[in-house]
Amino acid sequence: MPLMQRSDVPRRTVYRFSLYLRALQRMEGVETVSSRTLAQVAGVKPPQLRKDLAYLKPMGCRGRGYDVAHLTGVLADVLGSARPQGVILVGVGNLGAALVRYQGFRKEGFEMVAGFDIDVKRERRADLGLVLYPMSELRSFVQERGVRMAILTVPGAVAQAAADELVAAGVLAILNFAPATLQVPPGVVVNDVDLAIELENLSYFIQ
Amino acid sequence: MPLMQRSDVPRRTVYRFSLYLRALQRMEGVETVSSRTLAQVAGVKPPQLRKDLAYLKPMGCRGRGYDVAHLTGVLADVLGSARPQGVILVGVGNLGAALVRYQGFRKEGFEMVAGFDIDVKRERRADLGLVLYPMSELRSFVQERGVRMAILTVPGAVAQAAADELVAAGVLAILNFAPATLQVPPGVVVNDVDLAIELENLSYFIQ
DNA sequence: CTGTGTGAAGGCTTTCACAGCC
DNA sequence: GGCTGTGAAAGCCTTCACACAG
Repeated sequence: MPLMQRSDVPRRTVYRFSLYLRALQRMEGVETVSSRTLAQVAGVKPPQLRKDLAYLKPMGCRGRGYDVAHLTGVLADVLGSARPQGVILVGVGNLGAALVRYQGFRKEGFEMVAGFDIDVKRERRADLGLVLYPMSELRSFVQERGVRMAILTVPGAVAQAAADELVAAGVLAILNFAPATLQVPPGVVVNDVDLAIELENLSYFIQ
Repeated sequence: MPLMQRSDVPRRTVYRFSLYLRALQRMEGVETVSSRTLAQVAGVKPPQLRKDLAYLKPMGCRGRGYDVAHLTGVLADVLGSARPQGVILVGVGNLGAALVRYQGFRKEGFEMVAGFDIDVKRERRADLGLVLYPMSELRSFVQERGVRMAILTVPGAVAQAAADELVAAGVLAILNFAPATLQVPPGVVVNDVDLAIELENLSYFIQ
């Protein structure tokens, strides 16, 4: 099979690539892994995993399985998390500050490089260990540092305006925590995260 | 993986029910809304919305649209967020504490009623405004208070053990932030949230 | 014999067009 | 005229069985 174009990989498969990468990272000291084992660790079925990995190129060794180190490298490369990537935070309120303190994605190659807010002088944000700037400096910062990803944690009412500024500055990807449906031009990607929806979804299934 | 379906409503449709509910809540002072308008606010296409809402019962008025107040009530009722629901937090580390401070789902009907951790005496957690208990008291608390939902924010290495305790105590739904694939018996639902995966997913699409 | 790669089948969602009601 | 409800079609994704390589 010839090298597949980026858009030919199904959306759900791309999502599972991350699951596989996490599963591989949990395997210390293993050189080779079978589709059965890796699928179980990742929480999918073996045929699904084989079909997913087949999108990359012939990756496995029939009769033996997949080379852990090699597969880890290929997945990180495809996903774009092979090299560290800078992310900015827009909206340093409750949730934003919480995410800064959390920093749970640093080990996956993403680092918060700056925070932006209308009100930079909130005293209680002084201990965050993150440089804060006013929104007016967003554009120059993004352009000088080549930032391509942003986490949006502003109130819903100003989310679209903030997104517009991000897009104008050149940001290509937005992880949106605001309760709003963002309109962005083609070429810009938005992922929505809403913890209330996740809880609500759970509550439906336990009634 | 345990398949858990409460009715014949498609899984993705249930998820979008929450989107519609949020969209409706953003509409103040409107009595009636058309599928076109509501779909745009929610970020879906009109036929999709109509098909989704048709699962509930004949809800709309042909020629006029949907009654906002009525639809809001029906959706909240179906989703199980009509009445407040208590949620416990297991693992009061960095991310757990961040979620407590955030409390962004309180207005959606979910309230954190207690936190559990191996190490209850972390001094820096004193200002959380949430009662903390040791894990040993989890079972009795859950049973006495009739808690049915939990947010799991423990290290990946102990996530399965914590999930087992939750299941044994009678918890039916787990919002899992731990980097682990949880095994739970049928009748228990798990939703996984991984911010690193969301970022990684974005980074794929902007390469 | 072990275990991957893959076409084909099946299931689930989305989209569309239009009938039917206000 | 406006707008919902819905079967039929299309698209997408998952599952399976088996060919084939080591």
